Formats: sequence, C-alpha cells, structure tokens
Amino acid sequence: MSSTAPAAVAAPKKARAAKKATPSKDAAPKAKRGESQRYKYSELNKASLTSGEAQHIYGVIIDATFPYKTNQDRYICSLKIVDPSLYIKSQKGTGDSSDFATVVLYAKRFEDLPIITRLGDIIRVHRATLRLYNGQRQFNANIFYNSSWAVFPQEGAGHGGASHSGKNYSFEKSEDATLANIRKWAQGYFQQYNVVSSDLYVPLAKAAGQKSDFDVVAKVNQVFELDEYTNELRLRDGSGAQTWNVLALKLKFPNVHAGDVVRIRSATYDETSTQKKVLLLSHYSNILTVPANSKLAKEVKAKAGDEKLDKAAINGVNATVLTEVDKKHAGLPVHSLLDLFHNIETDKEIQSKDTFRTQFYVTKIESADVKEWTKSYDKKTKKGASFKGQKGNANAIYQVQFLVKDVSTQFNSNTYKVLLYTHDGLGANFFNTPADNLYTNDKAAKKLQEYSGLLTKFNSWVDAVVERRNGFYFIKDTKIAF
Amino acid sequence: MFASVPAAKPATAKKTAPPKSAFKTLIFELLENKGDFSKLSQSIRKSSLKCQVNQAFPKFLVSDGTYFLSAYFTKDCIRKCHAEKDRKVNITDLQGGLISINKWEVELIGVNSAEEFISYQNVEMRLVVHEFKALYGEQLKLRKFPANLFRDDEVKALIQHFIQEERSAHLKGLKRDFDASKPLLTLREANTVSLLDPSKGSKQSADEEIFSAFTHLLPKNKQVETVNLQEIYVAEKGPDALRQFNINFHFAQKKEVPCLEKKARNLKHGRRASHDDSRKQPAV
DNA sequence: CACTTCTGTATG
DNA sequence: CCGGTATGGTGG
DNA sequence: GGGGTTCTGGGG
Repeated sequence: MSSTAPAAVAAPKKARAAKKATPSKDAAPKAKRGESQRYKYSELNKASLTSGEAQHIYGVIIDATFPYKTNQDRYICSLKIVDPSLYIKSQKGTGDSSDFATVVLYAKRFEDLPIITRLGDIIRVHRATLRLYNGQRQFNANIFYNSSWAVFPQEGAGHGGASHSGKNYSFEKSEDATLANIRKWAQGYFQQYNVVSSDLYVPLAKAAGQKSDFDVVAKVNQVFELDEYTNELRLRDGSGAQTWNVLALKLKFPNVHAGDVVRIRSATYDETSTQKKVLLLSHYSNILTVPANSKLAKEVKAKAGDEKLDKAAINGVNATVLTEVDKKHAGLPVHSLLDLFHNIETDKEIQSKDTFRTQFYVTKIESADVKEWTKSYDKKTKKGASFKGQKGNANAIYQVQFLVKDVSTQFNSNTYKVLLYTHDGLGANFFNTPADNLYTNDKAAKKLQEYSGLLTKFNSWVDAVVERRNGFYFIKDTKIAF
Repeated sequence: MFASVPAAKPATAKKTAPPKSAFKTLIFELLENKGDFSKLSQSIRKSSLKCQVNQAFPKFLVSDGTYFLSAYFTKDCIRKCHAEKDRKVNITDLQGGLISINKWEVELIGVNSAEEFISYQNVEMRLVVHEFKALYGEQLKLRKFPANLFRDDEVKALIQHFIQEERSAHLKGLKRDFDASKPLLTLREANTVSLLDPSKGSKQSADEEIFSAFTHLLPKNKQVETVNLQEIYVAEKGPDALRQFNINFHFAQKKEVPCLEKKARNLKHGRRASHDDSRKQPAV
C-alpha cells in the first residue's frame, strides 16, 4: 500500500460548524514522510500531567452539559469520559470520583461544540492539555484555537455518522482499530457496570430536599406535547410513587422518547409548583439517553414501572390521555389536525392515505344531550332516528360529533369535527358499552354521561385512529381506557 | 416574595397551598377572576411589591425573587419620579436594584407571543406601575437567576385552561345555523366550526390568522396607558445613548454596568487561573 | 487557512 | 485617548 | 471547569 499521509475524510453529513479543523501545531502532527501516524492517542490515565504538551485522546462519554454561553464570546461544553484505563468500577454505592476524566471544550460559537445526546458515544479530542483540577484529570481543549473534537455514535461500525468540529476531520486508518476497540470495551462496560455511579445522581424521591442542582436517572414514561415549542416529560425512577414533570424544548431535546431511560445533567426542584412535581432545567442542562441494553437502563426500567390510568387522576392537573389505540396501529404515524383538515388540501402524501393516528382535546360534544348519542339506524335510508319515546334498541348505533382542537391549531379560530358514527362498525367499542336505547338503559346513559364530562374536561386528551370516508373522519379501533 | 403581600394567602380557599412566588400567585388569582383585577382581595391589591430589577432596558424586568415579568409605567408615575428635586430617579438606572411598587394593578391582555417573550399563547399579565420607590439601601439577596413566569409549567397550564374556557364559552354562545342545502366544497368546510361570528361575513377559513378576541382579554383601547420604555430611555439618557445601545448590538460589547452596583467592586482583580486556554500554564 | 498578537489608523 | 477593527505574522 | 446567554429572551 502506498504509505502516504492519512486522507482527510470529507464530512459525511452536513457539518455543524463552519470552521476548518486543519491540523495545526503541537505535539503529534509531526508525521515524517513514510510514517502514517500523525496523532498518537493517550490513555486517559496515562496522559502526561507534567508535560503541558497538547495530547490526543479517545473516551467514552458518560455525562455532558449542553453547550452553554458563559459570556459575550465564550461557550463551554463540559463532559465526563472513561476508557479502559480509567473507569468507574463500582456497580452501586459510592463511586470513586477519580475514576473518570473530565473534558472541557471552549469555543467562540455554539455551533463549534458537540451536542451530546447519548451516554456511551465516543469522543475524540485533538490537542487537549491535561491538568489536575479538584483531584480530577481534566482535559482542556480550545476549539476556538487549534483543538478539535469528533463524536462517534456507540452504535455502528467505522467512523460514519460522526459529528465533529471544523469543516472536516481527519481519520487515519489506524484509528479504525482504536475506535473499534473502545466501542467494544464500552459495550461490555455498559452491560456489566452501572457506569453512572449512584453518587452522580439522586433518586427522585429525594429531589425536594436538594439544596442546589442535581442530576437524575429515570425512565421517560410519557412525552406530552405541551405546546408548539415544548414537551412535558413524565419521569419515574421507582424511588417513590410520584411521577415528575420536566419541560423539555422540542428543538433542544428532539431525541427523547417515551420508554427511554435518561440521565438529566443538572435539574433543580421547583418550589413554586403546588399541583404537581416539577423539575427545572437551565440552559446548560442536558438530557442524555442511557443505552437501552445497558445494565443501568434495564434496572431503572424494571423499577420505574408504569403509571396506570384511573379516573381519579383525571383532575385537570396533569394532561391525561383517556383512550387507547388498538395495538395493530402501533406503527401508524401521528398526524396533527392541521394535516387532517388543512394540509390535506395540498399535500399529496396525506391525500393518498385515509387512516391516521391523531391526538386532540374535545371542546364540545354534539349532541349535547347524551341520550341522543345513539340512534336507530335505517340501513336503507342511511338515517338515524332518535330513540326518544321508543321501546327497544333496534339497530342502535352511536352518532356523536366531537368538536376538537390540538396544538397545531391552537391559535386559529376553528374547532374541528371528528365523528364517532358506528353504523359501519367503526369505533363501536369506543365507550366500552354497546350502543343502546339510552332513554331506557339508565346504566349506560349514566356511564356515558360520566365519559362526556371527563372527555371535555381541561387537560383530557384523546389519542385515536381515524379513517376518512366521504370527507369525514371517523374514529375506529380506539376505546376509552377505563 | 413580597414584603407585605400575604401572597401566601389566596382570597379563595384552594385545595392546594399557594406557590412560593408572588407573581405566580398573582396570575393564578387574576386568571381565576377572568382578568378582573377589582375582584382580587384588597389585601393583594393594596400591598406593595418588593422586587428586584433584573433589567431596565430594552424591557423593564422585575422579579419577585423567583420569576420575572415585564413592568410598565404610567405617565404620571414617570412624571413624579423625574420631578424629584434632589434625587431624581432614572428608570433606566434601576438595574440590579430593589424597588418597592406601592401602587399598581395587573391586567390581562392579548399580545403576540412570537414577539413578546413575557407572555404565553398570546396572553400576558401586564403589571402597570402607578407609584414606586427605589430602595437603595437594601441588599439584594434574592435569587440570582429568576425565570420567565410564562415558561412555568403550572402557569402554562393555567393559561391553557383559561383559553379553553374562553373558547368553549365563545362556542356555546355562537349561533350556528348550519345550512344543509348549501353544498360543501371542501373537507375543511364540512368539518370546521369557526369561533368567528358568521354574520360578520368573515371568511370561514381562518387558518393562518390568530384568534385572540376572547371576551376577557382587554383590547388595546381598554388598557391602562403606559409610557413606551424607549421614550423613557431617550428622555433620561438622550438619543445618543439609545443609538449607542443599538450599536452595542451590532458588535456585542461589554456588559452594561448597572449604575447602582458598579462602585464596590474594584477589590477583586486577581485573574483566577482560568483554564480556557490550553497554552496557559498552571494547574491547581 | 484560521487563529493570535501586534500595530497603526479611523471613528466617536 | 480609549477601545474596537483591520492588517500582517505565525505555525501547521 | 458542577455552569448563568439573550439580535437566541421556547437549543445557546
């Protein structure tokens, strides 16, 4: 093989930053001709504390702040990393604080720092200086000068899918092995160890007692869209019966999903919230997902459990989904009311489909009189007749209109019709009771009356599958969950 | 928290304890009373609000130690504090200081939340200052990083609830004569019920535009008149200063030094070994 | 080429 | 005259 | 650096 200098790899994705990361001065970049290694990577625990020279490292990320602004022209991202020479060995109990290294990246621009979304990803830093800070090995890297970083996902082979500072990044062929090795080690490490030792976070049950900010490891039981900018995460960690809420901007944390186990770097207890338990985030706070197959994630998932829905919880304090959708639609993508009623006029994709999953709240139900929710249906004329004054329940069907609203249509003046018309069988089980003459079946009428109240209550939501027929949307394969 | 406001004592008996923030209590009460300030208990309306001035310009932000919101001054208020002979008070010099707002009111108004960050879903609780006093002596031991009141989880829920009730009241009062004989052209027309009054001839397709004509949000002409903060700035510091302020944005310059606190801070200068430079030496 | 540091000039 | 900006110098 | 911005004041 020609033993030429390593080829700089063109960025596979659009680079986050606009800078260049051409190798600059200091230690390693002195590749003699014929030599193929410009960068030599130090193990975290063997990097020199005395030389003061710039060094190059690979590490497994176990914590990180979000890139944050510190003054007019400085941004910082601070992270904790480990490698086979320096890692937290305790599975539980107190960890030894010297068992990881920290990395502090400095930049002039937000875009020049990495956004870390997962524990277990690999970071490579070029031209960092090592010093002891509070007994910690701390690598400092000035991205605004000549340092650079690259982050490789834990999943996947090779160095595809990397994000990096600068316009491009170098990757020597010898690094294939380096990367593969540390990935393999990380894999085993996350499966055998907790990685995040218990002194690095607090159980939610102890959150209220914290004096200052703290970290959390918990399961995301639900991601609720609070408004067009914000999700409200529902967190549980099994340390108490409470479910905790935290507002997470959609743009800042696009990768948080229900069922994930996450680590929150820096939260505070909200002393002003009296109706529900709330954690507050800061601009440097981060939410990192814990690999699903890791020991830690499995333990937390097992402990957290699910919060079951019961009627008493529908009190307007927390937004609550009252319905459940048949499992066969699990993969059906969610569409907003804007899609269903507006974008359909122009969007070919939407026009080509007729079944959608959608979420909304009910502002009004028609008929207002619950007894008129069912009709006697004449298949010939396709008309429903009131049961009022009638005996029996011949050909009973539901004919109910929901006037609904959602986040995507929050600001406009419209409410939208979603129908529960069961003449063709669609949605027949929605109310968990067969359509009947409600003038004679008091028990059913009473139950429906209760549903009516709960469905139109503030913070009650419906998660439904609808099918478009003849220009109307009909609910199907959906039922109230209690 | 307020100095003398029994903020911890809501007028109406609630199931839950009041929040530990005067502003949050205030917005709870105001929304509960559909924006009618006169319905709040006198003990709240007549209390003084002791606040920290987080920022004087371009928005006047005051905090109760936990949350901040925007304050607005009446013409009378400005006139009075500029008239003080010996100690003329400059609104724009209050940054970092404490003030006691002794006469005030709050009103619920419709705004564009895309532009006004001290609001939520186009609703703002507007704090109108009729009379205040600068508290020069007192120390600022309030929380250092107050948060936007309108980003609070419970406050958001409260405003959503308010809007939803306004909407459903609107919907209930709407006379909807559905003309079945008229052919429906689009799916949207068939499935849309508008809050807009159909008799007004407004188009049914209010897709893009923002609806905030709720009955309990004050229209512009019903709001208390307040002085534009930029006018105050010019009056106090001159047009040059305003121009300079805007230039500072072009190239971000130094942090404005709050007039009130720039004295007693010449003691610390010993540049702590900041490690943001990999070439600089000493470790700790 | 991008970054830092130094120097001189325009600007107010 | 101060400070920010533009320019040339530097290492890789 | 376990932290505090803002023409970015719902990534910062």
